[in-house]
Amino acid sequence: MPRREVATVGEVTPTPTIKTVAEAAGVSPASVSRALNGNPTIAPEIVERVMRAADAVGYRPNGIARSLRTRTTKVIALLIPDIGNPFFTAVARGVTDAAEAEGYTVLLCNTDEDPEKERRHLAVAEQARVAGVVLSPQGRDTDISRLRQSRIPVVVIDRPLREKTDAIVVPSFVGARDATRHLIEQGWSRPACITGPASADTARARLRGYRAAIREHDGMPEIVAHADFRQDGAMLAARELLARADPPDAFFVANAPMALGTLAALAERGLRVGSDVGFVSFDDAPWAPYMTPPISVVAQPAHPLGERSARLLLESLRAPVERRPRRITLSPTLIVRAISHRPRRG
Amino acid sequence: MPRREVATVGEVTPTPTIKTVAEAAGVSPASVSRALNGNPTIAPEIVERVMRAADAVGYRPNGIARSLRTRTTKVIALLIPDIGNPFFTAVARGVTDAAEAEGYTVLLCNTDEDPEKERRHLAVAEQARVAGVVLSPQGRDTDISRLRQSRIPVVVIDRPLREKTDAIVVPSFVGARDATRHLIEQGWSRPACITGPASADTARARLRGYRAAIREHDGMPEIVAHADFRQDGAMLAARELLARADPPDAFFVANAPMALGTLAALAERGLRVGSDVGFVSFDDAPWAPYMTPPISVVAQPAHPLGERSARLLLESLRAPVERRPRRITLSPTLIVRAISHRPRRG
DNA sequence: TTGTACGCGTTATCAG
DNA sequence: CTGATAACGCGTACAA
Repeated sequence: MPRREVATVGEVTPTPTIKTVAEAAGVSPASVSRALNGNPTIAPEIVERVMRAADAVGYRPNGIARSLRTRTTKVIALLIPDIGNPFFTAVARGVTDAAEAEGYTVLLCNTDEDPEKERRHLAVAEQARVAGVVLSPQGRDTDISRLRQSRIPVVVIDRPLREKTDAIVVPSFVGARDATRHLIEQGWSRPACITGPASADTARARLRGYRAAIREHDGMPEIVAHADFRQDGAMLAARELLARADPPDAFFVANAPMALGTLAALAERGLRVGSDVGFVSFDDAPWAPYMTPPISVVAQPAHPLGERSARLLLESLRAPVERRPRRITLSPTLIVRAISHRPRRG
Repeated sequence: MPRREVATVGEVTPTPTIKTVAEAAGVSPASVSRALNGNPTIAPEIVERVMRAADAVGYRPNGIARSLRTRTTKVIALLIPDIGNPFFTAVARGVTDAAEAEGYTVLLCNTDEDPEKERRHLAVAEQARVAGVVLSPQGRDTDISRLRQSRIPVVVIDRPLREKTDAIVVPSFVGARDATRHLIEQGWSRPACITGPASADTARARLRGYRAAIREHDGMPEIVAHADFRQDGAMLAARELLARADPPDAFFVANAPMALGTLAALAERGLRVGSDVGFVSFDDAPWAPYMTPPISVVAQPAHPLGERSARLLLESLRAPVERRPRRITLSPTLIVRAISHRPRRG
């Protein structure tokens, strides 16, 4: 039985390649490649013919093959603890915006403050030969030597690495100290600090900032709880603090999800924020201004941070030689809203 | 001048390939490949030697080359309107969780309800030869025929497509109707609806649900505004509604960012939610329970939706033949919190 | 200006 | 069980 000449129903049509187009246009694959890539050394008439043919056969360039050949990728990896944290959501949005503006796409990886997950994601990024990595590292000693070896540029954000790298950071210490000072100025006498896991640099820095402010006042107690940077963990921590013999009368909370958890614990006890207790948190979540009363925060420029980190990364891609690491510092802003003011009482 | 035999400082070390490992281990590239991929038809002793050599030379498999050869990728694309919308943040988290559990990574794309951006992202996904796409389409007529041609499976979420595809949806109509009914039951007599752009299916469905509830009551006016599913747009819309001669006395808002915008507009006017006006919104944002008073919402199971969509996608990857499209429906839940209750007055 | 031929790093096939 | 060898689809020196 002779081979059928026509495609049978259900038979797979091979996806068109540059070769398919070449045949359809009656030119060589090389010319197709040139036409498609806007190579100047090619007759406009051929370009036209190739375009038409490509369209006709429904050709799509194979990015994989191109990447293999050119040894480049239009992908950058973004490693953050948790996309659910509004700070990192905004960062991610900034990164994708800047990346897309340059024709790159973003591989999203949640590390969950887990060194093992982080390691795995870094390995994946390396094997995928991503053009670069924007990394919010789990700790100061995250190992990025493999990336270096593979000459994949890295921009570290939010938390610095012990190693010297491109980095964009927001000084947490200052923000935390100012926030705590603000609480004290408002008349609260027992501010507590709910911070993140000690492994996280930002958690430690925010704690140090809190401590610095407390120590400016003789006899003022340090009331500290470490949670996991997440809502539920902070709720438990806040509960525990509130159950103590002499509970805090104000809270400085180290990020937005934990702020919600703390607010939940306060609500359980029937404590009204702003009148019964003072409150400031890190990160200006979208909802912060709309709480009643609006809550005061230390705002980080999250979206710009994401944008700039992506741009810095793409710059370093274009850099012909190894530059020395750039460290950029963006400032946090204390935004005072109604909540942290202590009402005068009789 | 003879070629230097040793590497000069600053000279680039070529990244080790399977061939490098082969030489170091004294075997053929084929054996290295077999050893690395756990191919059973290879002597354990060779495996050992290869592993050692790979480690010694610092070998990392080149995913690009592998993908070219195997014609597969461990990447899925996620196209959503906006990662900043907490609903999609949760979806994204669900998708990444499920994907990573199977060794896949996620390409994140924001479409911003923009058909052109969506088209571009779909093209990128196709060229990247992603294993599959999870898509929250901009409209009912988003063209995914190219994906089909390339045999890239698609799971549509949140909003159905006119075309028959795998889909996971949450019936917006029912949720919206129930929410509006609830407002009316609570005694509000002029509930307004602030919904999204008419291009979005969910926006229209939520509006229809609102209308259905309103029409159950003779003489009750339909008060409708279309915004852009974003905070600022909703604020403007709400302002406009409130400035009317006979303003609404309650709001059904079609998503979480717009809920914040609406709350802002209410705050401007000094209107207290829960006592002066009624309020229900779509999507149970993390902050919803912690507003004072806590606001009622129509909750969508966002994280599970993301998880299941990714799993459905990966299943269809494994399916040997074309299955007929599966349509999964997850139910929304009206969560009644303090805010929507109308206080009795004198 | 165009075409031919090679190689990017893998894996799969096919002999041995 | 192992090793040559041929693709995968593309870009680009090199030759014509």
